Amino acid sequence: MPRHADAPLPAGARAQAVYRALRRAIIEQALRAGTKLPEDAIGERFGVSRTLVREALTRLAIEGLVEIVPNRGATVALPTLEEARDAFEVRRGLERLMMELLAGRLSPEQCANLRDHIALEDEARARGGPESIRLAGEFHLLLAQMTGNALLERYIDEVSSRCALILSVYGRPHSPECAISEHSQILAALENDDADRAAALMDAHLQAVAERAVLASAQAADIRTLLAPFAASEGLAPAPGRKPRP
Amino acid sequence: MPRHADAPLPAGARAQAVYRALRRAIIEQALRAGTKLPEDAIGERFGVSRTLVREALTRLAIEGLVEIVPNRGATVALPTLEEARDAFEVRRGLERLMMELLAGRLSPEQCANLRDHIALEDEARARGGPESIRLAGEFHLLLAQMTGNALLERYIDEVSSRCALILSVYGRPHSPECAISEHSQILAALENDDADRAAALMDAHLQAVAERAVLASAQAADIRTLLAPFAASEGLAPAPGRKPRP
DNA sequence: TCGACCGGGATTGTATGCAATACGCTTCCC
DNA sequence: GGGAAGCGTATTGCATACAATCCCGGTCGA
Repeated sequence: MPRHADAPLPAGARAQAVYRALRRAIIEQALRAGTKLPEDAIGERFGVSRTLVREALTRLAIEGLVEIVPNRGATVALPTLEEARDAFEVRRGLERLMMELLAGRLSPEQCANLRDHIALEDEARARGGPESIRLAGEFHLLLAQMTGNALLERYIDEVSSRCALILSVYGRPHSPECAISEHSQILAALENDDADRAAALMDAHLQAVAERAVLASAQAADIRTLLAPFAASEGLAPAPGRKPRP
Repeated sequence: MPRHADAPLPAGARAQAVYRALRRAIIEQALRAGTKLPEDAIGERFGVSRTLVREALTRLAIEGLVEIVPNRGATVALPTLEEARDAFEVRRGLERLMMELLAGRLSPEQCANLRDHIALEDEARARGGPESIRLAGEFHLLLAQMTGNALLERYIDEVSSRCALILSVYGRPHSPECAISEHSQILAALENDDADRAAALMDAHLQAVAERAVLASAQAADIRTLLAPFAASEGLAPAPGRKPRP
């Protein structure tokens, strides 16, 4: 329920509100990667002082969603390809653990919830709505919550957000990252108490997401590689002085 | 090299210094679980304002090493048994991933480094020095660094710290958490390119650490359980109104 | 004796102020 | 014309000020 505007929020709640707002804005790509995030502009917009904005920004920086350069302020992070690989690698590890914790332990009620969620994804996807991306991510988060492991939930939330940012940078625009059938299959394996199969499916699922999006653009990211054929056709060689990232 | 005291530190460095100092103090149990952490006192001790102390404390709170309750300040976190279980669960998942990334990919140089480190642990352990605990933890961190996955490294660092705090609460005092032979065996499996065996060993290793320390005191943590036999011998029954955690 | 009530002091939450740094523009020299 | 130097503005880093909250005594009344 909406809170009356005059009522003062409890201590610490406003900082959290700013944090959440910025976080959503980044993940939903209202703030695109690389965007500058000036403290006073944000503070003015939200009606809080720079102090609280700074707190929110440092939290986001820890999560890897924003980058803070000393004396130069904060920007929405622009993950490198290496960071992208790292994130998906860790995510696969965490989600495999999640599968093992969940296999055969879901209550019928939980299964129904998951099924409903998949139906929502389905629907959004059919409409081509942009919320399909959000919903696909929430499926994973929903599973994490069902483990009852709060730390795992936090890590999966964090790494999923990071992956969302990565996809917004390297992924094809608006390609729904998760095929529906994959989520359904995973749920089926979980219900069947087949931990290995669930883990394998999830692994393949994430691998597919990562590859569809990130590896597809791996070459494009390095302008030197991109230009190589053109250079070669003109008989041009790279400058010997600079190494391509040792 | 030590920096001259008059030289101003680069921007952001002092906050980080406070953060690191507090972190070490907690992990090395100079600040024991539950200790109050007043902003003023800390700031005075380090020669910085409360602003920077707050920044450090919020970072530590995110990592789970301190607990901040609004309007009541920060204390060194006092993890519950459930949080302890969660932490070890996640840690096992992360370290298994680490084993798979490392198996068969360690350079001879890296192996030598690890062997040296194990020798150090050995030595410290023989002397019964308290640094054996720190060294044992560093072994895991060293492995994480060798994966080249910065995110994994950060997560393992975080969860290891949390486990260290947990052991300081629930573990037997000064029991070296890691048997040396276990580290050696793990390294051997890694060198042998036997990912499955390395993963299994690491799993067993962490399971053993967790069980030796945490599960051993599982009963002791619940005062009701602890008192049950005394109550029964006196013919006393628990109050029916309150449920023991539904 | 016990509980409720109520300052006083200590501690936190947030805003704001000041100094330091970086960026962009103009100007000047080659 | 290109680049280097200088200056003004915008923005950050950090400290401090003020208000709000909480804890801990004591006091009072039942």
